[in-house]
Amino acid sequence: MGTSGAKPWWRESAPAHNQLQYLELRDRIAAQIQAGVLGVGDRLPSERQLEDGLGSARGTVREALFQLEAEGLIYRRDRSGWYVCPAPILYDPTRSEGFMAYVTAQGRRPETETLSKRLVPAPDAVAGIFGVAEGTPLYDIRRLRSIDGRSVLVERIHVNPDLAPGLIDHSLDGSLTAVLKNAYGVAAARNRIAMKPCAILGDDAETLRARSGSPGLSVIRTSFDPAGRVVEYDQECWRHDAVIVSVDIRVAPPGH
Amino acid sequence: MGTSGAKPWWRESAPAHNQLQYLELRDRIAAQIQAGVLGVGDRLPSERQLEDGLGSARGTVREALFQLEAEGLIYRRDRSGWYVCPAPILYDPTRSEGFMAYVTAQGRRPETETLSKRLVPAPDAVAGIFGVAEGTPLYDIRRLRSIDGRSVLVERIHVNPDLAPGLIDHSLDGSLTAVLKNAYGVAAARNRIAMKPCAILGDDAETLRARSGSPGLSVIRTSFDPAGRVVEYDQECWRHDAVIVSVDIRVAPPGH
DNA sequence: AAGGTAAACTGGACTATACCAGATGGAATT
DNA sequence: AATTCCATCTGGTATAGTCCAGTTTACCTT
Repeated sequence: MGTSGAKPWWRESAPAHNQLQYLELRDRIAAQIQAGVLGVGDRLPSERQLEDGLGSARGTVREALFQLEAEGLIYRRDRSGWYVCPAPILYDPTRSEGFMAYVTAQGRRPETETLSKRLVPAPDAVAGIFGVAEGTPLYDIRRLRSIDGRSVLVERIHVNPDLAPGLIDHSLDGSLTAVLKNAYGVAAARNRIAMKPCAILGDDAETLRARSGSPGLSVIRTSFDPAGRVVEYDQECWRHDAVIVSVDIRVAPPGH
Repeated sequence: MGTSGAKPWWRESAPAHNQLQYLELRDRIAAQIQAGVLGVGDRLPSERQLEDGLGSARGTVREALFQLEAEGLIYRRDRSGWYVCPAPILYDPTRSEGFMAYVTAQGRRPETETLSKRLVPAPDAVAGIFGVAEGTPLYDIRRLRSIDGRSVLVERIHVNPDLAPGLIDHSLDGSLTAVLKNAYGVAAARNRIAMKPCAILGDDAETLRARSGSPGLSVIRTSFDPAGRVVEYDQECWRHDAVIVSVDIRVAPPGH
């Protein structure tokens, strides 16, 4: 298997297993990733190289790439190229351990950037969650989180200032849950978590440097203190290929 | 506003708010859905109608439709048209309540079709989960589940026959968890749930009548009995627009 | 060695076709 | 009334371009 002089894999002809061209291309590229010919973080040949190497139109090549993107095998960097995805991070939203901790524990390099922290009048939808009147002041924190230099998550957190006055003056680049606990003695007794596949849109897409409409995962975490008050309302928007949400639950014995 | 004689909405001109045509179209269609002009289950004008109604090429119109599909606002029925999505179902995988029950409770009409139920030698990956040798016989059940006549979920369930001998002979069109409990006295004491956005591929795509590569949500539920043995290993593949996963968790008090 | 600049490269957006196969609906048939 | 059949409609796939705006790179200047 000489690498020098020989045709690169994407110029070799191969037997077809699919009747559809874009599925055929998809499987060929996937096979190269599986075989390790393309490693994590590697850039794929450009669309135009694949185009004439494989003899399909560019639109067809792109269709194949979109499939691989949907599968979470590759991602794009705008006007730079297509790259092989790193493995997803395991995330357990029920644990109080913060992003920095669990990403590090999985041998990856986490980063957090606080985009904004403000006191804002509660918008209608959020006011209902906290059980306060619309317009009541709430802390609004927006953070961008990255893994190994790749932006994977934007989140917007609302906190009731009554439970954590002056929260905004702390550094929020670490674990917010830790700040709430250590500086205010506030901790969650109950978490409600809602997850839904979503499209990354508008501002979120821009901050994640993703295309509008990219597939994402919305994770909304509402934590309650022992008295049932909402401590934290956290709306997370993840790149779809970056995360596996995993929770472990003891089942309540029947008929309590 | 009169419906007869007047131009339909998709032929009216409108001020542009986006520099990109497909985002503009997307927002215009989304607005019609939001406003109720297009109701749940309604079919959109065909791509070719939108094409010349809005003065864009078909490819651009399709790009807008893909965006709306990614957002979960519309879905396609192959070679039939684009339709407005119904609201997603709330699914709490930690509850033992079955699909039929929680779908009905939300005022929708559930259906289950058992596609196959067999005894198969455990494939490598699954054997590891059950802690048995590769090739050990396991029950393998495949089911298709629908809501209001739309296929939304395919699942593959593996069960250890030692814990539920003859399981295959029961009707499995209802709640499997209920059968395990009532006929065998087997119930979960612990659930582990992993979720990841995925692409719907191959067989799954065919049974869901979805295009290969459609966005989906993979939900894998492993339930353990009080002794820690694996009772049920359930791999679910949902249409991305059909479900919101919601779990509610009491946080363990610290330090014990 | 450092910085700046211009050319080359890359994906993003858009147009305009063509042909296909499954879905649909109405007409003709039984 | 039920069935069969066919024309039409619909989205799915594929081709072949164009132009654009960021990214990257290689070269030139300092």
